[in-house]
Amino acid sequence: MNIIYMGTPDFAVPPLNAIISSGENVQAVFTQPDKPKGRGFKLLPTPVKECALSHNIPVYQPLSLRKGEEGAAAEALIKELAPDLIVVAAYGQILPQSILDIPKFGCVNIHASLLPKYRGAAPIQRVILDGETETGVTAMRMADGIDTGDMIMKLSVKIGENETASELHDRLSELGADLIIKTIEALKNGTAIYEKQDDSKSCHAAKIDKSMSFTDFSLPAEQVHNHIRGLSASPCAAAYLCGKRLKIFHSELVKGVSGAPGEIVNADNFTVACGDGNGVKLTEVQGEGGKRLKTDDFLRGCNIEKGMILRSSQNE
RNA sequence: CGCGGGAUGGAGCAGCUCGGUAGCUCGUCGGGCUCAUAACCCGAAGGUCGUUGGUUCAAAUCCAGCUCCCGCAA
Repeated sequence: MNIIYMGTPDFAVPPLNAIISSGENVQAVFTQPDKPKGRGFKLLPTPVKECALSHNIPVYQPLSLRKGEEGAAAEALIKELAPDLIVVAAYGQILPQSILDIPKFGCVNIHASLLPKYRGAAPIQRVILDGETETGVTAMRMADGIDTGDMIMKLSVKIGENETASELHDRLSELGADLIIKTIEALKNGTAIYEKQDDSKSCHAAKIDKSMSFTDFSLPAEQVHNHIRGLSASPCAAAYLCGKRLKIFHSELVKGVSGAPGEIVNADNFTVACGDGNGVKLTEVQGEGGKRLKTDDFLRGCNIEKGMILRSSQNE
């Protein structure tokens, strides 16, 4: 089958690899343009671009598929390639109807949630922030609207109690690879069944904003825990300790803790009190200028005492 | 040239302001205590102080270049 693949971040790499090694013909890869990123504004290729180049697959990086010369050129190119299928995974651009109509099998999107729940930009983080216990990946035939197309196949997974968004991200990304291979099989065999989404059960997974990153320890411990897990490893939960910024990557719930919200009640294992009489044990953190460390290592070099308070603003 | 922090035995840090003996909390190894232990006691090994050059009688420490890591901002 002739396939064009569109994707940008790490999430989209395993599915691309899977398609390549399944023997399908990936004609071209579309990904977002390189942007100045990181320290010193270095121009970095997207993960998908790196993957495609290492397999000698042509890469295209139009600014837009829907507007201007680049959009028109992209559309013309896709028409010329005449793919049987376009696979889209976290591409970061909206495809116009004129492109959706080109491939015989349409455009299939890999979405990291069990649709119709968690449509939108940040399904993986939102699922954890909401304390869900199950999620998955869905393959759907793209249509007008955000993640509203007819569903072809789903795979689900349980979410671990202490699992972070980045851990879940990696698992779902592998699952997405599985899913797209099975979906392509079904399309080829003509056994694919298209199921409409029940819009009444849908919800939207809004983008994660960096301003959310400071943890409010006056909330119940479970919410604090979900906040830490859901934002890890980026943008990552944070708090101020002694005026310095501390990033929090990993935590565990601790029942029955007494102390003011944000107070360190156990300086040996970094347990912090929350608003509902329970607490969280911080198990992986990163101080200013430091590396990401297991709490044991972090505490060795850092003088932390019982009674110190983790704050959500720099004041005091 | 976007702003800033950092590199010191295996891990995490202190020491640098004010140059002069390599320090802390752990880990490792050996021994002891104990019914026993991740507990306690005694002892040991292990460091070109990121790299190159400069200043100096003397540099982890002061100066300059380079490499790598990290945070912010994008």
